[in-house]
Amino acid sequence: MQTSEARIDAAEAARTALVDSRRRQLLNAAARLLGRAGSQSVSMQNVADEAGVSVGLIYRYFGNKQELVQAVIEDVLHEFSVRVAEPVQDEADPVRRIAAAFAGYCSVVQELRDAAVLAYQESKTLEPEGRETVKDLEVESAEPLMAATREAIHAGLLRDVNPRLFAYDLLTTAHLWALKRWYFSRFMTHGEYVAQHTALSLSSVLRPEHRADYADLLGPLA
Amino acid sequence: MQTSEARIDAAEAARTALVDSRRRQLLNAAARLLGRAGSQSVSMQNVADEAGVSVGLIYRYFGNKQELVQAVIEDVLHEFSVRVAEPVQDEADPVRRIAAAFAGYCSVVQELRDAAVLAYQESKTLEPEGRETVKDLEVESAEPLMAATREAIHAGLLRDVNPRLFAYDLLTTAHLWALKRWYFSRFMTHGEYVAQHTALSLSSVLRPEHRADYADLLGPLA
DNA sequence: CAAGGGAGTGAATGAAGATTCATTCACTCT
DNA sequence: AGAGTGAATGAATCTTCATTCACTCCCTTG
Repeated sequence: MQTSEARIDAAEAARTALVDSRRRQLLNAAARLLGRAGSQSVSMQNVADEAGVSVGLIYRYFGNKQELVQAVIEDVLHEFSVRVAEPVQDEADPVRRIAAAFAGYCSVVQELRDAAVLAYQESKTLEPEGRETVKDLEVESAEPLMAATREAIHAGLLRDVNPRLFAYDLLTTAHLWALKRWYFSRFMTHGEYVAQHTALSLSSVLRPEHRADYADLLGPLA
Repeated sequence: MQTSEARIDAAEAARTALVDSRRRQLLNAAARLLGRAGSQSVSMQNVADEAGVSVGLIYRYFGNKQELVQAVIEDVLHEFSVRVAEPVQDEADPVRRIAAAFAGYCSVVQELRDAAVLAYQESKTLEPEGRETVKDLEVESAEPLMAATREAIHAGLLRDVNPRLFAYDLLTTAHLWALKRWYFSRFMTHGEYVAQHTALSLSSVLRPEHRADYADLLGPLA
């Protein structure tokens, strides 16, 4: 037998679960469409159709179109943060941690495709406040990479470069596949793209005396 | 005394000049506005006001809004092609030619500011056909850099990397300042950005035996 | 089983803004 | 000077959505 409080809690939990799954359903539908066309040519009706619900329902979960777009972008950036933290855990060597983080970013990009770079395309359509949030989240998503870079430099494995510069370069290089896939895919696969950029980036900063230790990452540049 | 034909030619030339200057005036006004806000929030009325003409007039020079946006983007890409060809002429050494081309791209970016990367933000709002044109122009603008890279590799100055990859990376690195200025400018000037990226990029591919020859470009990474 | 409440619907509303076009204006040629 | 030409104007038109809300449906509770 349930107490009335337990019943209320259960109902509460069910509602929350429903709300979450609907939000997710709408975010995914919107992300799919926004990956193909700019937010300006994606109507709320389109999103509703894609999600298989009515227009009105969207407004139950998001205040307005702008909020929806903002939520989609934040969702993507959150995915980056989460999905990169994990592979990085396993690596003790900071240089390999850099490579793992980069590979992590790249795999999220590969999976989300065009949605991965919505921030580049839609940021001007956001409210200034929302834009700031997006920037903060992006910087935050570069954090694991930046930490590993600092460490690698401190350990004397890398030359003395600005870790903020180096880490952000790598992050944006991961994005670049989504932005310029139409070009790079003419002559390389995503896997090759990741490998060659790992090699190029490390090659530019690895101290000569440690190159041999990372020959596997450097490939032909070893 | 003029022949009637000469008179007609003169009139023709005057008309052409007028058309050109109006087009330019409108393109500049539109580029200014598009640099600040997405095309979706820039109305034809806004463009007209910014240019100091009436809405109707815009339609005399551009078929519709989309064509105007497309023309602005093509104009920017044309600027890249033109402005980079020149500084590159002067350098005999292919490695220095790479650096000069990169500096050229960067200086166009610095000058055009946000308008430089309109292609990233607006490409999804363009007609598929227009999008193709934009891609072609972008690839074309990387040509000088690609040629110099090929030569440098052929001359044995650089390691054997894919010139298409390397050159496009550099081109997009130039764009990156416009895309992420809000971040990089927290800790470096545009000049430092250019210098450090020149150094990083060359450092990754310069063969060890030639590093000394380019110590000035490599800076602290020499 | 009836009432209550929230989820979901989709037609109606209103605003924004792209595009048109009748009209004015300035200039050139005869 | 008078006619003709094309540039320029901007109010009116026409569409396209974002947003609202009166309504239906279903589930839970008493």
